[in-house]
Amino acid sequence: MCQLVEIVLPVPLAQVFSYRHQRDPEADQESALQPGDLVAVPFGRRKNVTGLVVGVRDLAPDVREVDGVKLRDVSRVFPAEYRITGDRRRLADWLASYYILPLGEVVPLFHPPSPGTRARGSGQDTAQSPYPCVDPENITLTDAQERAVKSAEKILDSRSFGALLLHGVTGSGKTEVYLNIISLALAAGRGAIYLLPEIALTPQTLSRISARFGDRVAAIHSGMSAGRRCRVHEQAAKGEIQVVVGPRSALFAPVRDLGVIIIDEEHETSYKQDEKPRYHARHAALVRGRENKAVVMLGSATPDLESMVNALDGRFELLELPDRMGSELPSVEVVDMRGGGNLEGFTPALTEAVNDTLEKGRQVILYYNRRGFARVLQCRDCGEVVMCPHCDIGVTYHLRPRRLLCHYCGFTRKVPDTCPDCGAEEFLPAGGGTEKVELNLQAHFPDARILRLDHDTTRRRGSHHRILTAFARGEADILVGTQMVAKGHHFPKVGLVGVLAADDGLCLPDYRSAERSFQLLTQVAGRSGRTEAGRVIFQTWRPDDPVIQAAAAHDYQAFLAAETPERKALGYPPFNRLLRLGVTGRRLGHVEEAAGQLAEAVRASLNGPGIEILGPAPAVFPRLKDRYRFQILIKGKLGKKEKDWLGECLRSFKEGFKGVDVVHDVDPVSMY
DNA sequence: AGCACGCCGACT
DNA sequence: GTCGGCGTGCTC
Repeated sequence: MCQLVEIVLPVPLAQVFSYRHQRDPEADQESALQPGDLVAVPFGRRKNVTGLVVGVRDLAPDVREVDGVKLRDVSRVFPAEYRITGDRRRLADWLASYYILPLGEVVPLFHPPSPGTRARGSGQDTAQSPYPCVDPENITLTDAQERAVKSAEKILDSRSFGALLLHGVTGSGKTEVYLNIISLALAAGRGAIYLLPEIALTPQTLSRISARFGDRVAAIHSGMSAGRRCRVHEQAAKGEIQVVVGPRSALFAPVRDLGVIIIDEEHETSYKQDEKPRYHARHAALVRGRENKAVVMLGSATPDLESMVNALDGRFELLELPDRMGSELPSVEVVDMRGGGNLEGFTPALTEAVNDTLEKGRQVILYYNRRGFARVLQCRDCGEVVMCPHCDIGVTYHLRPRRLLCHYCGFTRKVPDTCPDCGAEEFLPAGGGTEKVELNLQAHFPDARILRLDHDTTRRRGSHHRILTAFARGEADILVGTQMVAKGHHFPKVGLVGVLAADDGLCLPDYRSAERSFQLLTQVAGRSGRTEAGRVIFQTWRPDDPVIQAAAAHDYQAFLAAETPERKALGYPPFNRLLRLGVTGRRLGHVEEAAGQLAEAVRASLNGPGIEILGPAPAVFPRLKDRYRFQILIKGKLGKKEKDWLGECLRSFKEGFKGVDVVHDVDPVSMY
């Protein structure tokens, strides 16, 4: 009545650990462990670490040691609803192999009370709807929507895997398509997962979904306690609910007979987790969809270039929703900032447009992608900027509170009286920020009620939602903010969107900067004119830039035509794969030496055709939080053999170099 | 990774 | 004097 149990644990060790499990003599078969079971075990000095059973065999009751290692006892067995088997187990194996991680390190994705989940908040999981229950029979789909639903239906009917890319302009009714496809899955007795970026998981969105599916749906979101997450997990595993809605982590819910996976705003980079395990939920969704012979629908107004290329190459079926429902796309004016006449970053054209819009009783959104009052504080005498002592980056000048703040490590200091470099007493606040935009606006439009939406005004929990709701209710005339203003919420009264510096993100040292700019400009422009004609103004120093032109014309094809050849020529995704190795540490010499040796080892072994090793080179931010940073870039598609080798190389490297950390990122979405 | 042990610097 | 930073070692 005793088992030897092989377990993988969430540690960066490619090992299986053996434990002993005493079967309960009372409850005969039930208490026997099997592969797929989740258990809690003592591990080192830790008491309860969650592990996955990968193997079992019978054991004589008196055996307490194997190969000279003492066996410890399994301390707890999770209920059957937590087993990781079937499609989820195969997904776990794929994640581990594709992202070069030990299996144990991806296991926490599959169980809801993962460490780091703090209990807080008290919302409900099936948000009760303030809206009347919508009878789906009463909604007439447009022809384009109908076609999209039919395509999904065909795949569902044939019980095969199929990926669809729904390219629909902002306000074209993509959500209605998703809801109809989920209905079809439910009618066929199958389940569904509906992924949204965390930021889009608002009570409005959730109530719209629950109005449609009632008690067959449950949502997972960051405000939920571990207990309620577990409940959703258990309900899904038991088949009590069939639809799970949530951010990227919802992909791992144990939905039975999964028939549909929806990924809304599929271009959002938040689908890539930026800490270990660094997986991409879109990619993983395609894998899980294939496992289940399910429909995977990716939807966006600005599809990721990778998804669009997949569609154009025939791997995804492309579906277009070219028209807005109930209104036209807003007209965009590109305003040239060159040649002067600007007042504190406002062109006369924008000032006039703000005035007009306010006079008509409509609202304005202004987007400027930098918070604070001034990007840096520059000495008027010697020109040096005040730096963060930990980061090799200029500190940003904030007015409220009046301090200098490093946006990368959080270091703050008071504003100096004299220049730390030359002792001069006068500073020039250089480069703007949302704080400054807000002040300037208030000076120009003293009667306007202004709200600011950025990292500084949304520190407190719930304030993000509060500001957006207040604006949506018409409690303010102008909303000023960073990228946050581009997403979420339907603002019916907005008549003007102004982008203060449209070329701002265009020249970042990142191969995706053009794509990000296009997406952001298109999305923010889409906030205007949702119910009646709206205007958009892009202020820019580079009015002829093809990305700005394409966004202004709502022309995805033009963006594609401009960006595709660039990516091809430079060998960047989606025409190639990337793998980033980041080497960091506090002693410059050591880090440099380590990065050099790692690059040498990688070059020596990964030298196949189509593989190119770049670097090591100092990272875009060469020092953050007192750590020096170098990176190595591997261009090219690595097979299983190469990835296994790299995993082993990294492990032995970490042993050889103390005081230096190496991280690896497969398919990085940001290169900083 | 996480946790404990153990070694050196700036505080009441 | 010791609090606490982080470098090192170990985990069935």
